[in-house]
Amino acid sequence: MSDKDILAETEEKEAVSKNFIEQIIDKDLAEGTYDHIQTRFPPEPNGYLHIGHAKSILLNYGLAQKYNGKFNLRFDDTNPTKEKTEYVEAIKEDIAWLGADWEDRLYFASDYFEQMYEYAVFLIKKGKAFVCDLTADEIREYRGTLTEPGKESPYRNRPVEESVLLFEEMKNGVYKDGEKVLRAKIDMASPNINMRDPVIYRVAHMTHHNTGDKWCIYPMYDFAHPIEDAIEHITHSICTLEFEDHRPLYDWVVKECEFKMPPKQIEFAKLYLTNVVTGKRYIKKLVEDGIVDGWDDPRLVTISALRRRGYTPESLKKFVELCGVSKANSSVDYAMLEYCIREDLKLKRPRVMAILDPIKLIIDNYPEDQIEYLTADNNLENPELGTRQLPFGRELYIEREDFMEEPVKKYFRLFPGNEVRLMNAYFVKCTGCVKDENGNVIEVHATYDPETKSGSGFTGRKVKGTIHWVAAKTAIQTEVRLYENIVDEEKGKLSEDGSLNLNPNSLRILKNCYMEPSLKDAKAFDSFQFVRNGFFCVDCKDSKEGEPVFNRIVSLKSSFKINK
RNA sequence: UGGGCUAUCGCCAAGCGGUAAGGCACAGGACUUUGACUCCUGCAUUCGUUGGUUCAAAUCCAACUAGCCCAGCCA
Repeated sequence: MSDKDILAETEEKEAVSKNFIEQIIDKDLAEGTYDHIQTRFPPEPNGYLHIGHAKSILLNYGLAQKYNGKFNLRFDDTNPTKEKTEYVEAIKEDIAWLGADWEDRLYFASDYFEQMYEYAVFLIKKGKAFVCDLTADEIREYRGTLTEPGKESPYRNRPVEESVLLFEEMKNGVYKDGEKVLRAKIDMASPNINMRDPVIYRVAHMTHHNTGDKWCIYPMYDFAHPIEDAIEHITHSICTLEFEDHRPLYDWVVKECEFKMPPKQIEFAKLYLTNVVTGKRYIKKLVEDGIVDGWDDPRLVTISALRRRGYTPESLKKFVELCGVSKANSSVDYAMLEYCIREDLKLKRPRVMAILDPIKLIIDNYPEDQIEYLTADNNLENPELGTRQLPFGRELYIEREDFMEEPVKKYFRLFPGNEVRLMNAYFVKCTGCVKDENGNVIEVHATYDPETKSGSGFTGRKVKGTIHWVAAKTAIQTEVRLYENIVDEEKGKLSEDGSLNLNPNSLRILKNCYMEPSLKDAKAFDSFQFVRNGFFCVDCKDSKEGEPVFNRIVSLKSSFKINK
């Protein structure tokens, strides 16, 4: 077999299979249904974006990229009661941060209100829509139930000209909220409730965040969305599963409005994560009730919170790719998200040392007042990140769990008589410890061997353990915050009555932690994010470069299991 | 119980009539300046169930079962 064949074979093996949406697109392109590809992300500006939205954004943007198409950002702001400009700005920031570039295609559904109005008039004149005087309650009654057909509104067959006039009066503010609506004339006996003469315009005297008081009638989602898509020449309108039942109505609207090359709606399953609150209304409640500090509280999975936690756009992109796209409802293991950030950061970021639960280590044979600077690699696996100077002295802080007076089996960190490596420094041999009157260990004593200096090439003997440390004299003392998700890991997302089970340990504040001095220029040192397997990131909300610094600290909790 | 959708390893997920990809998680082992990382190894005789068609079925057909969504003048 030639090299070429081998190469071809591996390429074939590595070819990622296409998801079902890509298969649809391929077919549409092959059959000439569309001559271009255009996608969009259409958020309603009524809250902050979360990890689930990231999936949709990255999916839509990724498809546009892959097919040399375009990606639009469009705010679906057809309901002024819920929408705010604050959210528009936050959403734009999050999408830009994710790297989904809408270029000059930033749109608002409200920009199309005039056109939508024209289309509504067009449908009335076509006999496909009518103004209905029924109250909301009456409409509900007439709609029928899941198992029984509805009955037709007495206004359904009012003359076209009358509806045209009435609709114009609705627009001109003649009627109060709820007094009249415009309805599509479809089929009150349809087994699909969405097709039972759905309301497509309602009266709402309210100031809109974008159009102010210009309009007092607003189109409903089912009418507005297909028109927005069609106007923007969207080809594939990708949304979540709960809109499947709306697709016939979507198709009805683009057909009756007589758009050529109409867009098509494709539904996929929302992203759910284990042990996490997704779902805007729950997140909103946590924010509004002050249970968390804001939309970017690191205990949340909003995009802004993930950013603050140290997640990178690349890590989220990888995550979304790993999750895949399908129509099966599923809940992705949170460990997958954590894997993605570890994977992304491990070669990119310097690894620094910090002690979260300190105990003093005194090196008795090291000169009392000496401070020695050692050269340490910023990232052993990536020399490009350079080196730093690390102060070393007689008194150090080490992690309390890195010493055991009476070691359990297979413990190979510090215990009397045992030798370990201090990372980036020397071998030290434990000589004992000092306890207070209650028997608590307050300091550990050791001697060091100058010959074993890091980088000296010493190979005389080996040790089984390596521990991290910071020099007591030069260390920065700080508070560290360890965050976990706000919902209880054991109890899951919601209790039976629908209330949230909060995780009592979602925020732990460690008062007495020590950082190595190389980190003193980074800001926001009072706050950290525990990622897992000993990784943690500085809270980067206010940090100078907005980039996380991270290290891993090996802890018994995550990597050494003692039989209990 | 009307309509729509879904069901492949603990969790995602390929598969599209030719004899079950991959990732996460997990478990062993090697290596190691953090017990991490890396590298090996293992991890579905079986695809919700039961029948049928076929030389051959996760893939086609039928009937069941389970789960999700729908009765906003929300999106």
